[in-house]
Amino acid sequence: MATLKDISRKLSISVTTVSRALNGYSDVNEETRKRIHQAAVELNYRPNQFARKLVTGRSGLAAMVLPDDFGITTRAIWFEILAGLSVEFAKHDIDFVLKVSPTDQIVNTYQRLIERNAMDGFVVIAALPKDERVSLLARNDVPLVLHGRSEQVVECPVFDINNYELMLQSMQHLLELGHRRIAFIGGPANHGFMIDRTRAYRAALASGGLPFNPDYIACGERMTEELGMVNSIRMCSSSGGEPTAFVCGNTMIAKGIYSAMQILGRNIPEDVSVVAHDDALPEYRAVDFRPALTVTRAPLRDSSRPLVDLLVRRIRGEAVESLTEIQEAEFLVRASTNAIESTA
Amino acid sequence: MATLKDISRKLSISVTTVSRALNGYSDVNEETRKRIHQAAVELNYRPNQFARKLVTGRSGLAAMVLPDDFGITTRAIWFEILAGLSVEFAKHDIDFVLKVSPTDQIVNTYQRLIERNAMDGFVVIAALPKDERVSLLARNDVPLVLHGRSEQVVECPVFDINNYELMLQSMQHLLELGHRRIAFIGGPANHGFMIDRTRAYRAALASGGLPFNPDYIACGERMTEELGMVNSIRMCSSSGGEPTAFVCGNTMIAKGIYSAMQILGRNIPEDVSVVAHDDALPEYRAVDFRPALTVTRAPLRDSSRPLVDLLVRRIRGEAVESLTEIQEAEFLVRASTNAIESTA
DNA sequence: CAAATTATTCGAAACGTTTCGGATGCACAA
DNA sequence: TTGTGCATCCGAAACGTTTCGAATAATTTG
Repeated sequence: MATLKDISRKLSISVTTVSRALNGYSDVNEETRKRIHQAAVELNYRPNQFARKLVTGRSGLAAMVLPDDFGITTRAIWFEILAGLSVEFAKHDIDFVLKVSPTDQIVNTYQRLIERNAMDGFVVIAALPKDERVSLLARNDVPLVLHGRSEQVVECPVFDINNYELMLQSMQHLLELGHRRIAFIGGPANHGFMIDRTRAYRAALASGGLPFNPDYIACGERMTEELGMVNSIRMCSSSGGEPTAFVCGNTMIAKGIYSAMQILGRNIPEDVSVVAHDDALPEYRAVDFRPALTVTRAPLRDSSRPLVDLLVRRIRGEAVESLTEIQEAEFLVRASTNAIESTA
Repeated sequence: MATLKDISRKLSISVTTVSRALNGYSDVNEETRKRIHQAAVELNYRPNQFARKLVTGRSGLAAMVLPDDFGITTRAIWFEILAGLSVEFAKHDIDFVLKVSPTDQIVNTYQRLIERNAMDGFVVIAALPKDERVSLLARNDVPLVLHGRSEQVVECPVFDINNYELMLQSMQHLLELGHRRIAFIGGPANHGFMIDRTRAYRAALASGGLPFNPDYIACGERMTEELGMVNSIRMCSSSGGEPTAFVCGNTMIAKGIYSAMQILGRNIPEDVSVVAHDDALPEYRAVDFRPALTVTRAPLRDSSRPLVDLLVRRIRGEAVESLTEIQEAEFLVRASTNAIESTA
């Protein structure tokens, strides 16, 4: 609870100089700076961030707003992200505040937060192509960082993985193994990452000279085991023939497909190959699948640091053009993919 | 961004009066109060919480500190709690900040937070009997609310479920069904709730005239399926004979026991009865067990409200003696418990 | 009618910072 | 001697609240 004034008094030095010394300005004598620093530790001085906010406008607070209807199986994912953000923000002396809001109130919640003007910035996850949250924040000139690319031309830092490329890799792998009926079970159709992956899926089919069969593609709000199970079973009765390979939006979906194939009496990888994108959730480790799962891998928890870094730089006033980061996924071939048997 | 001064200027009324009108003091004329309120909405006035903190000492911030090594299966639980706290705090115009810290740094993290003096209060979960976090906060006179009873005599509000009683209920139920070899697979031995339950377990045995067999009790840091599986299998080879009933610390453990019994070829409830405590996690719904699980039930998400209420009242300066809340669990008999077969 | 009370309003200080615009002293050059 | 430049320091204002103490006007009381 010591203040600048306390140090000032103790050393008979003006508050101004104490402040400037502690903030590393050059116009204070090396000798006095030393004394001031020493007094600061002796008095256990901690700057009052609220007083500071009053004059600098920066509060040392950043927030994330989440809807309260997150799907059952995605809770753990959110927590993974939250924990990562919290520790990364802490490195920059920023407190991370978590706001949970009814889904239909999300925009209102942002509106109120903006009006209160208490947050230095926001991290926005799972961008939609036209994202109201993003445009609202941008319009009010409050810093944000976006996870997932938004189509709207907006001045904000973006972090994303290369969804187009990773889908291309999976598809190419399967095509090289001779697969010709390849299904894709993904996520919410309107989300940026899903759009990118779908585009890549179709591009890969085209490049392999294969037709696009709408039976072989499935979307769903919740990327769960159930989604994988239900849709893979459905696809196996397609009039175009059973798929010989599945590409999955994540490892949970893959898990569902594994169960489905077991039920249907199909073997992986002899009858059916499976590839998934792997966010590296500890609950669904691709290496622990039997057979071990071939994946494109981009750990979700690795996204916290770039997100926070980008936001902090934006808050500090860096030019936005330089603030885009696209991460490539690893491609890991394991036991769930195989060259197609020539029996069919 | 309108300030008190803006309203003051617009209405030619002093800043003092504007402030007092908006804060509901009685010494301002009803007429002027109306005009001030109206001007406030016209100008879209929002009080600056940082300026306010400077003079009142209250920031509108509350925090929770979590270790970063939460077990795999408990992620979803934490998120459940976090989300609940966030929305409850919001009702009191308090922002909820989440701090994740390396486990061995927890106390340091608290120390730094206390020194910064930015948080109005803390919520502390999973109390240990002698909890360093609690004593640190209490010693520095910063408000906290405790989930789980701490043994230390400390002046802080507490919320807990009646762990002793709920264990007694489960045991009594099993005893009435004729069980005489009853095992207990619980959680971390040093935590308050576990201590209470263990005490009740032994008390119930005693009251039924049964001996305490150390083979029949198991603790574990992580209350996971694995814990249930491994320990129930181990117990079935106890020299004292197989247990005929299991009491589980939560539904995940029960799930593990279900798997174990299937492996061992035992039937629930014919051969073995199972009771669990149910935190009402959406991932492990007791009604969805086959057979449906008999439980003592106390939804974790119901704890957010009392926790926040207690903390807010403590922050407002209410006497601590009145701030203790103990919730009783429901007891729900379903299909996993049965009278013991007289064959054995 | 004076005095006391009440209702209503306000000025100024305080909270703990940052920062603008000097001020002071000194060395050096002209 | 005067002027210039540099290194170092400082006073005061500002950020947006709350609150203490007092002032003023209106009302009641004796």
